[in-house]
Amino acid sequence: MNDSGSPTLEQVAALAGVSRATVSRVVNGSPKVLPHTVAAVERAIGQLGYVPNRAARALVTRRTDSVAIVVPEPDSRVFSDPFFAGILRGVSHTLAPTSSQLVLLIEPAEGDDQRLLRYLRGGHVDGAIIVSHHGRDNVLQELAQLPLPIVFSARPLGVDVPVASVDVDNVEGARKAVEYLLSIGRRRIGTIAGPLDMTAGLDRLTGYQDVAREAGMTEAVAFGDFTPDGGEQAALRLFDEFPDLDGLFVANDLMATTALRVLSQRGRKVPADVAVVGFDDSVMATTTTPKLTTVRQPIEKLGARLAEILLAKIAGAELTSPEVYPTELIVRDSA
Amino acid sequence: MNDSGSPTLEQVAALAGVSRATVSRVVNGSPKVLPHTVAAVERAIGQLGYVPNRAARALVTRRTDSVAIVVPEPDSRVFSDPFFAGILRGVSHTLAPTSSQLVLLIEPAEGDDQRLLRYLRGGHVDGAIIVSHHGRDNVLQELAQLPLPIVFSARPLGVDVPVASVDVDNVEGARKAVEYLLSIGRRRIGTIAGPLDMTAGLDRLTGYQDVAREAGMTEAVAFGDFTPDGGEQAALRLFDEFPDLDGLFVANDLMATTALRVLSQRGRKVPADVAVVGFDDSVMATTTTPKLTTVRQPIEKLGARLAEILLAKIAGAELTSPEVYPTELIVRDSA
DNA sequence: TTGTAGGCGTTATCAC
DNA sequence: GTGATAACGCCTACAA
Repeated sequence: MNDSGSPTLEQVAALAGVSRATVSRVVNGSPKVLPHTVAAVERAIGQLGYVPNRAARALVTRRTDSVAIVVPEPDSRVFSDPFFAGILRGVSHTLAPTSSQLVLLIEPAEGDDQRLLRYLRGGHVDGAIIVSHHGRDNVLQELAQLPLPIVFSARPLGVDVPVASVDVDNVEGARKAVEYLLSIGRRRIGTIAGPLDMTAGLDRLTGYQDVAREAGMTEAVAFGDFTPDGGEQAALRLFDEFPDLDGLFVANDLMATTALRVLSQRGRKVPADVAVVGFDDSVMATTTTPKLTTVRQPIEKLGARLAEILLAKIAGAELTSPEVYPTELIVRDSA
Repeated sequence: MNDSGSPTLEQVAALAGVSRATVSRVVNGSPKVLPHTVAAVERAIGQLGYVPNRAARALVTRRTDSVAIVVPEPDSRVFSDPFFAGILRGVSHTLAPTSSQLVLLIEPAEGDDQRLLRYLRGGHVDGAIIVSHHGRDNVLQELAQLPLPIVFSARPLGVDVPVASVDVDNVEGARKAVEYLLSIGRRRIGTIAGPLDMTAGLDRLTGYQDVAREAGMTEAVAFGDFTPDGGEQAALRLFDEFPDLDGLFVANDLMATTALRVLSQRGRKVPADVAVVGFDDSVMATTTTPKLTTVRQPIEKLGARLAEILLAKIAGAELTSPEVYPTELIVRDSA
């Protein structure tokens, strides 16, 4: 034991009667060590409760064995978002069998970008996963150009260099929702869209518009901000302007819940008068009355892929293209 | 520049025309350096874009400047829980101005406790915040006894050594809810409780029972698992057994949402026939119809305190007692 | 197959 | 106030 408590390679070596180098080889699984020696060393390691000192190792290998998951926006909503939770789960699950640790990096306050960038540039992590919702031009662009393996969750808006990213096909998901509404006989379908500075907002609106155009349907759009309140306001405006809608596609479940309430307050039955489809398949989808028909994304899988891609890039792979996964329509009672 | 890109102390020293030691002093804000020297060094640092190498520093200081937030259960629900998100937010906000980084540690699979313990024992972090929901006897106890500054979010069940913890007063919160129901004239009040291996479940039930006893009211309890489905089942059972309840306290909002639906299906008006109070004040509380009256906890503040206490312990403070914060009743439409 | 020795970038303890 | 210099614990040629 040294002063601070943890045994060192040196002590293991002494106990096992070999050199530091040999212990190091055993620890790192080098194939060219005699079984007999390995056993002796492992016994010593067990006896001493030896754990390699990460700092010392990082100093010489220049690998930190840790990756960052970066949330480059102070917006506290990101956190409460079940999407973020799912990504985290997928990422951490994939990283678990690895020796890599997950470091959480959050922009503490608006405009404190430099802190993040400095950290990432400082060689404190081997790579980073960026989970950003808004198209924050500068930061995202700078992140994308960092001399560090990087992968984005969701194609970053306003970044003009090729980057690795994994995302769900939001356009296709929205299409599915609207086409389903069409298939059950709805003809005047409106949408509550999300902010256009978020890929989710932008792409889901695009999907709606594509189908509307193909079906020769007039567009009926109101914008919300993905929050319940925003959804309520948007629903109010939408139905004021287009009172005769018989179908509604809402860009996320959170807004859909309050849209449902607006409808019920106006005496319009769901799904009889207006069929409603949400997006996300969050917990809330099953707590509303009626239960929400919605578009599900394979969130955890996205998280897993994010981690896999990052690991591959760290290992030297050249990956700089988007990867897109399909969604699935979950039919419940609202449509 | 060395091979790997980052400039070192040595290079800064050379450029500034001073010794490594002096640069180190400047970097660490030592007071005894001439202003003139400081300026020269800082200029050099700026020019080179020098960033201290964390590994090298950690190796000699034996401080890692990072703290872990550990979730010692594979249960994926922990993550989706808005409570966890809030804690994370509070912690990271408090840590931001510090040089400390946040490392996320999750038990990847049931029974893989040793991995966590080994990591924490390995001196990879300066301290740890434990966010555990279930009373997982062994692990929690072992965590509590680690030779490392530790603080628990929520008093850990089944740990028999004194530990630092911060929590909300769940008993008092439940009392407030039930007393409020009493105050608006309800006399037959039931509760949907959470699992008893979670402090939140246990304490909230205790609060209900205390008030029931004091008011001479018969207890009417059904147990759920804090999920929407569990809440639905519990509500079904509860109202089958006690059809005449006129008040209901549900141990969390998630279960309250489905309880609301059960009530509506049975034709019982809320709040006219049955007044309902939830717990958490989650997003869902405002998306239900009617909006949920609920008990709010200062989650973000809890997270902040968690970080503050940990930082203090790392700095040497001896803190091994629980800290408890009050809740607030948010009256909306359901009661 | 195993040991020797040098160095990774910092901080800390001395002198000066 | 500043500069040598010795650790810190580990990996990795290179030599044996």
